[in-house]
Amino acid sequence: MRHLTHLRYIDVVARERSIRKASEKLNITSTALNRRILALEEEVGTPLFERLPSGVRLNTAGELFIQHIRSQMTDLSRVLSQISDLSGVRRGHVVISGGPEVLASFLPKQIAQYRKEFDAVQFDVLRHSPAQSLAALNNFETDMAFIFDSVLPSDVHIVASVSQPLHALVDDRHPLAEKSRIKLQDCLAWPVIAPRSDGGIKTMLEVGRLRTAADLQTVIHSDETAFDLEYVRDEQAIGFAIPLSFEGRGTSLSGLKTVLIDEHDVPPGIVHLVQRKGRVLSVAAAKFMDQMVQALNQMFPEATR
Amino acid sequence: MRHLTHLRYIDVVARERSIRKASEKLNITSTALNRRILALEEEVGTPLFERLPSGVRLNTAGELFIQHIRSQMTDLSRVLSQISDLSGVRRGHVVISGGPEVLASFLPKQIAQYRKEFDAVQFDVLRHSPAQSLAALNNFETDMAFIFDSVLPSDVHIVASVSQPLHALVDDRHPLAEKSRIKLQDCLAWPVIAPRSDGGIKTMLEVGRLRTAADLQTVIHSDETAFDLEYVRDEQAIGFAIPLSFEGRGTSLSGLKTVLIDEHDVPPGIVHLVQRKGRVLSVAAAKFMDQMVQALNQMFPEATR
DNA sequence: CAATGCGATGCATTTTTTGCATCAGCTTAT
DNA sequence: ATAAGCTGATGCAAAAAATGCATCGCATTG
Repeated sequence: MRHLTHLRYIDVVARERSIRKASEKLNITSTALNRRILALEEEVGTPLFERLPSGVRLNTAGELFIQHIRSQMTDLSRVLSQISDLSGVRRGHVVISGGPEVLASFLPKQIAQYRKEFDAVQFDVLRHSPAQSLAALNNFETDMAFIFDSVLPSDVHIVASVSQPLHALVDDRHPLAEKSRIKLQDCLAWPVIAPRSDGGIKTMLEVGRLRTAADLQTVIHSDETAFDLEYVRDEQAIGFAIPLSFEGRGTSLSGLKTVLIDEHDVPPGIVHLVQRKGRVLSVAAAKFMDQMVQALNQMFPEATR
Repeated sequence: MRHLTHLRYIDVVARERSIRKASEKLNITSTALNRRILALEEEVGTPLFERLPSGVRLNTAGELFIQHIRSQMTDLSRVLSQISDLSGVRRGHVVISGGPEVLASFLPKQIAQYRKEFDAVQFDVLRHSPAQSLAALNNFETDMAFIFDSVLPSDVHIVASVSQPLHALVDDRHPLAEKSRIKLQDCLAWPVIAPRSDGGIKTMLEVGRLRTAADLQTVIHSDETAFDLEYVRDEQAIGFAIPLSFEGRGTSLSGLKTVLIDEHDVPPGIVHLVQRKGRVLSVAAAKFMDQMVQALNQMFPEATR
């Protein structure tokens, strides 16, 4: 789409904060790109970028304008997706961002299921912190995001929320594996693997520590779910997970067991599925969201909303 | 705005339903315009127009696309208006549509008042029937509309509503001029001027006729407020009006008088000020709307909402 | 059956965009 | 202090794209 290309130029310049860098990314010369920008500023009647010795930066007018550009671009792709949909095949591109909690199990399963029916739809999966996810929503970089235990600004729309009690993840032969519910203190005797980045499960553990004065022996900080899964088998360590990360997994969890941790020790976290308020999603994205909401309701009927 | 121009081309073709007609309007050859459209369809990947022997017509994909185009165009002008606003001067373009009822008195007064403060803002005033106004809102041809006594579809947002009791408009020396409230039957003895087009006051009179069996002697059908004002002076005829059309008028009404018609005979009509649902107005339009809503509340404190 | 009006297309011309080389300004490392 | 390295801006020639003219094919209309 030629028309889209022009808009993209500006967008990339804004993101790269440099005309030359952007021009490389776009495979054109900086001259051409520079003049595009000068011409655009001419048309708008006011500069959109501040010129710094190290590059360019959006000024206030530019911020307003870029917001419009981005909204236009995603809007256009939505319309194109609707048009493709007229001919029967569901095409489109869906971008989802979320933390490791949803990326390990829930999302791949959901996407696979969706693509069984509509294989012309492409997916982009981004691993983001809650703050990154919110920024991506605002920049139109993502269609929807999973956000774990975070205060949400008013410009996002919560599509679904599920309550997620903390579970310990242990080897089958681990002493704790036989119980159906344990206290956080029960974990003190073994080494634990805790998340490295803030938020989500790490925050939950923090709350638990404050409540129960249980100082866990954290021997490993890791955000890699795959690593955690292996490690709890090797050493008799304890990992932590929420239902979204393990519910519905088959063989990839064989030899492991999840044990509910008393909710008085660690209150359940809440995972929100959100989109940008006021934004109309493409047909593909909207349908996929529907599917996920339905799946969430089915998996966690007791969950909030 | 160059970029806007390209979009406008498609828009005009869609409106004119003919490439050649559109090309005249745009001062380019039909060749150029035709190829623009072919190129666009190429990019989108599907035809947007049906080719008929008499011209072109949007197909379903085209309808979707044109909706996007129009929304983009108005959105862009809103952003540009916001950007102008950054530098202090309020620029912009406000488009309002409404029936004769609001065009005679209320709107000119309001616009004049607004422009006293912001003289860089331009106004377009369209005289439209309710149906036309709704279509114009949907096509992004107008920012806001006054709609008199009409069932409103769900895709418009009602910003304000005022209740408008019917009044008779008579010469000072007319026998009815002394009363402060009359029955509809009191009008039977004189010739009346009724609106020509459906809706609004005409509907109110129709309701009155059904309620009271008062068959008015309609000698003139006219939609021209200026004409009505003159005519009731010349012959001792009765015209009809609602407060929005005469409230606040000074000398232009001298020699005339308005007399309330019993609300049991003719229930008051309702005038809505509406905009397209979900649309963000330009700074200028939004501020002007604010001013009007305030004025309406002040003029008709008892009015609905 | 001719006349009219429509959109599509080949070709020459004009206009716009692009790339190269280079400049001026600022920061950073030597 | 000075040179090197980065930034965006600009004059000029080449490449690319858009435009206008003449014309075609097709369908409707009188």
